[in-house]
Amino acid sequence: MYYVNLIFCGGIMDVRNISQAVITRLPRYYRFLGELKDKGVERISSQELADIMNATASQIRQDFNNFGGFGQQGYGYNVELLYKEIGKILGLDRQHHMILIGSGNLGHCLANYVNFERRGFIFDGCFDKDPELIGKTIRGIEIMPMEMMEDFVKENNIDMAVITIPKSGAVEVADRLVKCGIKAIWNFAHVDLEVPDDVTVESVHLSESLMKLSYNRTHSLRE
Amino acid sequence: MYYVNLIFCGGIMDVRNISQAVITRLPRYYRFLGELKDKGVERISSQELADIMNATASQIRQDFNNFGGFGQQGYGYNVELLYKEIGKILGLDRQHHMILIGSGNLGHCLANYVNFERRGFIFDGCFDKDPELIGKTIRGIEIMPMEMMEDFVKENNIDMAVITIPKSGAVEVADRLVKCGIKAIWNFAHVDLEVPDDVTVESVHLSESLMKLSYNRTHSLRE
DNA sequence: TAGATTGTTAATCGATTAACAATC
DNA sequence: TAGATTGTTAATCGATTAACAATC
Repeated sequence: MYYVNLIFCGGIMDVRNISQAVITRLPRYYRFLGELKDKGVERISSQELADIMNATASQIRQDFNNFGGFGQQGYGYNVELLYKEIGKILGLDRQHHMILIGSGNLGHCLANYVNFERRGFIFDGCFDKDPELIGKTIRGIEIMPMEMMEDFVKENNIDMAVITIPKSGAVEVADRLVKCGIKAIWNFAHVDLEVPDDVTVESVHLSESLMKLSYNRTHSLRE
Repeated sequence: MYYVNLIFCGGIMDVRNISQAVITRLPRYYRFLGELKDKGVERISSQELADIMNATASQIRQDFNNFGGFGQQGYGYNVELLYKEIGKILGLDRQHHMILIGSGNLGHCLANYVNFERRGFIFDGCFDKDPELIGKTIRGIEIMPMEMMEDFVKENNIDMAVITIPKSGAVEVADRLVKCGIKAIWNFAHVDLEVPDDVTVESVHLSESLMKLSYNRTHSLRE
């Protein structure tokens, strides 16, 4: 059928009302389809994909149909086409310009993920408040002092920021980022950031993930 | 009332049938209660906590009552007691002995989180297949070759492992870890690990998190 | 005691699964 | 055409919210 965004908006934007449960599954579909594509698989049915991914065929068809009819009755889905379409839906067909706030261990390791760059996420600058770090480089990019953040964001059309500083400074930095026009924040600080409606935050709370593991380990079936 | 584990098991184990949705929220409760405790707040009602956490009072009471009645009618919840109880539920009242598989950037940065140690997660050893890294140290612990993994796990009563190697090697390593008795795996490789029932896996798929951010940023309300 | 707030049951909402007509 | 498999509607399941009696 048609994309929801065409029906609702006429413009190029806004697939509304998709639940976060569905959105969370999209990158996983993308991963499995990419692997199938690399293996040379041309087509796949929802049932076959369900078997591979440990899901139900029903859920897979429902999920895909949120964004349009990518399949063909009696045939299934074309792997390459579906892979590309989900990539587009995820916004991987465009470039995202990012800065890194906090150039410590974690920031360093994120900036070095070559794969991110390959998917259109480009590190343009990194910042730190530690004078010791200023002038050193990450992936060839000089670490700048925090005071330069606002100007750099505006001059370089940055739209995403990665926060890897401790929670104590994160709220203030997020406010500053929002004020200078950042639209997406990947937050690794252990705090919930509050931002306006048009700004997106995705938080990775590592310690909460570890505690969840601890819970499940502690209450596992056998000992 | 009573703990579910007492009702069902008689033993010290196994609060069964708690949904992962609830478990995912527990560390967040733990965080907010810890902050309240540090501020010297003694008691709090479900409604007050809901306001702070952006949740509903109903959900909070339902969640807590999965594990027993920690509150008191007309009074609310004692912050310190609740904090401690949730810590226990999460398994933070005991020590977990961990090893790190993959001593690169990410492994390095995880091992350096002092906070984990404070919560009972103890790094006992780290491993890498890169001969260049063997003998170097992380937090004073010597990096060992992969071949020593099994013996080390058995000799040191290790029950958790953190996998920070690329996906290509992760499946094989996970199998080896399961075979030598590891019961919990914190997985940062971009692959779904399959393990027996009595082993828990918690995966952190950073690239999927970034794609989710990308989706929400791409389809945000305004431009 | 009266007021406050829990613990818990009932109602609602949303997400997942099942079923099947449409159609390639 | 017959068989396969989608797109989509209907049924089920589970999680969240509302309501209220119990009780501190």
